[in-house]
Amino acid sequence: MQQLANAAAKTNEEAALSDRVHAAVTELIKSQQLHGGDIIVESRLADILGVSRTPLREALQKLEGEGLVVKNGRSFVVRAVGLAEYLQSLKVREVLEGEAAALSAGRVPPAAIKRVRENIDALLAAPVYLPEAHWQSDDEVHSLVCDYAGNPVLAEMIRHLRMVTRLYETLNLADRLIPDATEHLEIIEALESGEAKLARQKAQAHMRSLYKASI
Amino acid sequence: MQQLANAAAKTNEEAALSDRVHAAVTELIKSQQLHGGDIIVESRLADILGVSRTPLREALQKLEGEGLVVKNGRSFVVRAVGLAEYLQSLKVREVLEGEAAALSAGRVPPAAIKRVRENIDALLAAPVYLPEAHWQSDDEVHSLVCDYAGNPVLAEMIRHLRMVTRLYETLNLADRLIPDATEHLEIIEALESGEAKLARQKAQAHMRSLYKASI
DNA sequence: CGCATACACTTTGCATGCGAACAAGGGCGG
DNA sequence: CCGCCCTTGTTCGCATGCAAAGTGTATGCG
Repeated sequence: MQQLANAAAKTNEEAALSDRVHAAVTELIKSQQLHGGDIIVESRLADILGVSRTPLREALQKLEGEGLVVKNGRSFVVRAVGLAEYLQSLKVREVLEGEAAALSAGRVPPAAIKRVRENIDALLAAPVYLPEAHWQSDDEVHSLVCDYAGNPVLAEMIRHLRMVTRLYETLNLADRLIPDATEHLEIIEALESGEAKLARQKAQAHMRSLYKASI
Repeated sequence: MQQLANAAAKTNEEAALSDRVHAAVTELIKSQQLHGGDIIVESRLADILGVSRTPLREALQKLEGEGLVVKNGRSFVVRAVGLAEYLQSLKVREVLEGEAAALSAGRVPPAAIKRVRENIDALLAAPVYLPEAHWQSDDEVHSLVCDYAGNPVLAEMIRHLRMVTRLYETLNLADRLIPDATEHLEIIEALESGEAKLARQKAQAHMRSLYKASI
């Protein structure tokens, strides 16, 4: 349980305690130190994070609104995403990220493209596999697709869906390194070329690839 | 301010106080007794609802997670949806509801279709215009599209987007009665026929119609 | 020996209280 | 007369305390 305290300490800026707790718990869930289905005992988690129950409860309520935790009877449990929901989310992402890619095609600054490409190359060249680096590269690519589509609402939806898919824990990430990198590079190339139809197609193909790998 | 207390009283089942408050405030926002941009004074609203600040704050945090209120500095304000965001949401809905309609085509039980059709007819035949009835019919039609698509994640996204578009207050609903009813009937007919492409097209056309009416 | 009841403990729900940040208004000095 | 600072009131952030609901265990009775 000591790692939990560390994760909390990582978020020690000058801000409202309640918000820091929210960020800390979010991180605990994303990093799967709290995994799906875990029931949350308020006083225990509050102690670990070094705060009283009030700000923790507020953070949990907010997380419930965001869909990261759910109330089961009287207590909060970390949301568990099963295969069915994961696949459904991928279907929706196929539609949305396809659209976003089409909208972004030709609008991404060359500098951003260059940076993301280099990170993918570095990831492929890395001597040992680091899940964190994989996630980060993934974030970069999909952010590229979202952020230049000129539709913040669309971007926000995609971000939320990506969060959900990330909660699906069974996925074996390491196996996805090569396919992800390959498909990401294709998406980036399409974005660069400015061909909207191609970008849409590549983004959708990426989602379908993930889908097939998970059945 | 007395109406506010009434809205609260409407939600007086046997449940956790915090959840009742959440439902009450949601209703206050949807019914625009609290409108976008209003700053929320915790103690005042808590008094009106007849609870202490703690459950109210928890409800507000949850609403923040859901995106119905936002924190501005130290206090909560009701989220204001502007024209830009409204139009962006419609664009996303065009994609998602199109997809949902295509998926639902031919899968909606005849009884459900019949019920919704009758309500549209009743709405058109009503001697006076009732916004509530208009909203309810709208809900029914779009729920038809969502609920039979076999993808709860997709349905949930659409529901959330519809919430956002509903917060856009400038829209003059009465002017939309005829076009909405007409387009809704076309969507329903397409769903009934089982032609996925047609259903997608009709749903998208409905969104584009809303879009054009708002520019 | 099995079952039911009561008791103790854990955990949550909510209210209240206090300290601190922020806003406003008035008084004082320039 | 204008501007600055200080004072006062309001509102928020958080901790704590208490009551109620739930859970598990042990004990007594059938």
